[in-house]
Amino acid sequence: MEQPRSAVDRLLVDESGRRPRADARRNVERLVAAARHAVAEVGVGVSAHEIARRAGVGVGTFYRRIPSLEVLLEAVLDEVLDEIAHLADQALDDPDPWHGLCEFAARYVRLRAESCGIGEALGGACPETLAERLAGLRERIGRLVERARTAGVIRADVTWQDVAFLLAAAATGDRTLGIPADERQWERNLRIVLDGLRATRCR
Amino acid sequence: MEQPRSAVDRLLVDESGRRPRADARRNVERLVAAARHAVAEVGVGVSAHEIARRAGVGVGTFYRRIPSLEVLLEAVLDEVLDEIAHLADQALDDPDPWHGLCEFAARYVRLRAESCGIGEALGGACPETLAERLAGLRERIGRLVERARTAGVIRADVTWQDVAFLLAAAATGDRTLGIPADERQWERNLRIVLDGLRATRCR
DNA sequence: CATAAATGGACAACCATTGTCCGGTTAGCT
DNA sequence: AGCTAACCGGACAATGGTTGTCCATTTATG
Repeated sequence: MEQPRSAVDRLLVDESGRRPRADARRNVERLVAAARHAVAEVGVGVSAHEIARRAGVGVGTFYRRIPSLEVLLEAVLDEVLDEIAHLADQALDDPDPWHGLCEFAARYVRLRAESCGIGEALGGACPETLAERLAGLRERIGRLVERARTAGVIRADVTWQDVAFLLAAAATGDRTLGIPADERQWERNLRIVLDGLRATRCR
Repeated sequence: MEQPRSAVDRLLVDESGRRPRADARRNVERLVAAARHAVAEVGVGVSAHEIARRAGVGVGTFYRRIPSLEVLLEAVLDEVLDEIAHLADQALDDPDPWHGLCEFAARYVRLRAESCGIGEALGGACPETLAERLAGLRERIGRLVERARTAGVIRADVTWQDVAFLLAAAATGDRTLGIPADERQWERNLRIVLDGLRATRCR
């Protein structure tokens, strides 16, 4: 009588609560994985057919166990948000507030930069389903920033919202003014941003 | 025997080089203005019907003197790029390299932030037509940064590409993680970024 | 006031999308 | 092994939003 843990798991039981056949489950897993990669690369505008193609199944299979494209995409984003929240938790466990913040920033920005479609999704208007996950993540970022401020390692005039926007910003843009970004541009951006955030060491 | 100055002006003469009737010219001007606002608000994905609607004319009028939607959008972007290049020129005229850079940064980021669709367009793959304008703008930014570095007012390890990306970044994101950005978030972002770019004053 | 030019919006043509259906295949139980 | 319910793939219908055309009506201008 175990409850499904995640939005993705929820796709693996049918309406009567029975477990589907093995091949069906396998295909759902493939579809979820394909959706995640597709969202990362193409963005949330990806089509159901494209996801099915990447998963190596037909659209019929897609719609057999997945209520709609929207549900699948939300499940994927839900999973990603959960992962990011986990990164924040790890950062909060770091005894050094500045180091923790930097670690989180690097992982978060990297995730967003490497799967730009996910960044795009988190930037746009998110569906209601994700409200709770988003709130949890915001709250964690708030704590990370507050902790750093209390320790006096970041500028006092910076809010957690500023940090959220700056990190999202550092991850954006795989090109600008016609020039393609280096694969590690996000690292260079982040270095500058973190330097700007840090409390001036000498006064 | 005057040559048309800009891509927009070029829309005002017909194939035989004659000047169209006054009402026709007025409508083209309205369409261009509407297109600019529409691109700023909606993005480059805006439809011809939407632009016509905003201009207060029918689609027939749209297509009478405008070869295609694409041409109009490119003309608008061409105009915007020209304006930005002009801002850069003003900044280069500033005797103080740091102040010039900051002035340009503020105007550029503001322009991109307030018309986010234009930022989106400049971030995506730009049409070949704009290559020259883009190159000119890049070159100017390069000079701005080089001048600042020579004067020792910005970090030595920062390239003009870094600056281009960081400014684009500061302007992005009217929301993230479900929170809508304040109208002036770009100012807060830019402050941090410029602080990060500035050469450390104390050693 | 004559007439060539311009207008606007219904319309056709097109394309990409989501989601359904069904003849053929297969997993998994007995 | 064999049976059957479950599953599979992809052709297909339905939809919606797009660009661009056409023509009966209106309007600018010599």
